[in-house]
Amino acid sequence: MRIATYNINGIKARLPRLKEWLEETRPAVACLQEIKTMDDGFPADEFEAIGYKAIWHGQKSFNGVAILADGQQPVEVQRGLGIDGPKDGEGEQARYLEADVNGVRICNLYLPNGNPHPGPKFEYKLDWMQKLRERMKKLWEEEIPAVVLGDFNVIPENKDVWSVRAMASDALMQPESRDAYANLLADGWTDAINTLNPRGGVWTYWDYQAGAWQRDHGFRIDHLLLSPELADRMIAAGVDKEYRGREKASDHTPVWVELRE
DNA sequence: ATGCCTAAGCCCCTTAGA
Repeated sequence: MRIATYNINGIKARLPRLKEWLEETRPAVACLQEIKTMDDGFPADEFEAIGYKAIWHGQKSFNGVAILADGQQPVEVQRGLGIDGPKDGEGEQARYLEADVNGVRICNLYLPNGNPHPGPKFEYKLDWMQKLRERMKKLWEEEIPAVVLGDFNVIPENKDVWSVRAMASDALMQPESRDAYANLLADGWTDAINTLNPRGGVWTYWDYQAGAWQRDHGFRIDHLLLSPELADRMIAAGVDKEYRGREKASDHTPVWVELRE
């Protein structure tokens, strides 16, 4: 079964591209981030028409996550991690959605970017990562076969970015962000792409600006973390890179892992 | 040091992204 993650940067603007990708690659599960719509604006009918059932957690203008499954209804387990936004009284942002599909726990996340660094948004990112770690420890204790996937907004190591120098001051690769990510792996989770590409050089994001795509100025921030049972079932993992070069593309590409049945 | 692009809201500029 193929499980994929895709930060689509606006579901309304991306709908034709998204449906094309679903029909061409037919993942069993597709986790979306940055749907950028309120719940009632989610085009569930469009996905039903091509055989996908969905659950979603929307928000006005920003953020928003969804889980799509081929031919079956994802069974929702939890939405949110119980953490307020960076501004007082703002409430929780739509960044986390967890569901069961086919005996696999799917934990879809859109981690805060954290820029500018330092500042309250960066602190919010670190707090969020701590909450995530606690959730993942709980899944671990319960021995649930799980994949925690999405846009982590963390460049794990220098081999995961085209230019260390250009990105040095960015929240995506501050030592605190990297340590928090490394802690998740130290807890026993397997980074699917990194495990199969230990030398690095795999990107999942290319900025819209300054010809980043044409120059291959990218980095890796979209990740799939596997619990031990699922890591044992991993057959392959990859990036659907060509979708970044199509018309009206997202600035991210889809990333996926293939698991033995 | 800044803009480079893109999306969405509300309405043609502002906010946010990474």
